[in-house]
Amino acid sequence: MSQGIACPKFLTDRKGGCSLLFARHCFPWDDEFMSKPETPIQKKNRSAIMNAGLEVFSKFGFRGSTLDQIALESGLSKPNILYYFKSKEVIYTTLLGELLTDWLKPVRDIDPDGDPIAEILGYAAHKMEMSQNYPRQSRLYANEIIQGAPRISNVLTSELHEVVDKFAELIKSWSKKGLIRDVDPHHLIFSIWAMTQHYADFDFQVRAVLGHDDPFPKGEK
Amino acid sequence: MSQGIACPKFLTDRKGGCSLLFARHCFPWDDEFMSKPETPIQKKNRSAIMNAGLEVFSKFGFRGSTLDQIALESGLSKPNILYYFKSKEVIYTTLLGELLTDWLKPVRDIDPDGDPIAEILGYAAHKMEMSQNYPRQSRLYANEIIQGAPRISNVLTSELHEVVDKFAELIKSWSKKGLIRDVDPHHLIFSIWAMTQHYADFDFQVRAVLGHDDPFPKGEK
DNA sequence: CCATGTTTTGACCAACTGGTAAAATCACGC
DNA sequence: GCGTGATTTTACCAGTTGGTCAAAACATGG
Repeated sequence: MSQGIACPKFLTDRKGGCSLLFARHCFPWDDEFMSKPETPIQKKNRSAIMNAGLEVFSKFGFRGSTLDQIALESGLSKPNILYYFKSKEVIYTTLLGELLTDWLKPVRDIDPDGDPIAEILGYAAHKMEMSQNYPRQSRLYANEIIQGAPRISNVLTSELHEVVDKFAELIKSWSKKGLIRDVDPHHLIFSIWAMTQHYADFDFQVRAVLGHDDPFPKGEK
Repeated sequence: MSQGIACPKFLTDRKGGCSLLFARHCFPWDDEFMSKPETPIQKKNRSAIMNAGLEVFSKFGFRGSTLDQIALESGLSKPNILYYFKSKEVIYTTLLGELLTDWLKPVRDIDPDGDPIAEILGYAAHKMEMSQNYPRQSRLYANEIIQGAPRISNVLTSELHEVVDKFAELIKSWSKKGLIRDVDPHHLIFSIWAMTQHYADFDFQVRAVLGHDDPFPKGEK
């Protein structure tokens, strides 16, 4: 974020983010290391591309999306887009990388010494808020998983697995202490994910069935 | 199913199925009405195409899938596929049509005079079974909804809406009679959908996180 | 207002896309 | 084993796709 464009946070910030090594911004002059600070124009166009890419990829997935759609959506020409990101793939994986960072953080942030109910509900509420405010990210993620997570399976089996296992252990210890009801921790987590994802991914169906807007309910347990 | 290939069940069987008027099988000689019975070869190839189409579309969505992929998967040549279905679109909408029929049936089958808990749990269990046994259908559906349900929005806002409303009314009447706890019926339904979809659509993530197979839990409430 | 580096464009390409037409092959009742 | 209709293949097409390249346009500090 502050050390030049060639190395976005999730690449360098191994501890707090996630290691999607193949996902990186790139510039013609990106020769491995040295890099100049981002100009206002770069900042503007990059973020326009990211936004357009999110819009398109979240709907049609990687294969179903085209650079032309992204170009149209972002208001830039196709070659111009490829000036900022060296390929369609890089746009996609960059988006996925940022997403995973945001995805993992709230799980990591759970306080083992906090009040169990508050922590779990807090996490659920946070997740629900995210899918409410950033439904496109949620759909992008859903698309990637549905097709077998070809680009992030390593992250799922390593970092996500690890982080979830830690959370699950914590839940187990809480219920062993009698602080919460005895449930399968993994399936509790899945049910939180399922609900939050549902209202974002199936937004269209939810609205169609309800017949009116603002479908988001309150979080409960 | 028995009255010739030009009119699959969900087209003629308006009451039990769903009216996806644009989704129909087609043959070169399909002139509106008269049609010959299906030969064994037709049956075999059609179902091979349906199966391959499901495999491919459920992963990549409509836009992201190609006839070549379906050809490869089905073991037929591309022109041969187009001999049985007149376009990529028809393959897709035929799949969606069959899907919706199966989707709506169990909701319609709920017995207003049955035991509330048994009916609701039965429905949930049935849905869970379906997504366990036919995860690809579930993913196909998810893909369609995620991109805004362009081909089935009419079904969602008419038949699905209607059928769900009826179910919701029923739940409300049950809880008014004190037979079940008082909950928002729509969100109860959504939570059933969310859970069942999740284990099918996010199968890959579930397995990655659990690190072993058979992720399906028992249904509860 | 000029020089240098940055940004944008237009022309282009090879591979892939959905789809067609006609010829070739096949299956099967007679 | 032959003829007819069913099935499959071969060759092809026009439009789209991700991506390249060099030239043009722009910005901006001196």
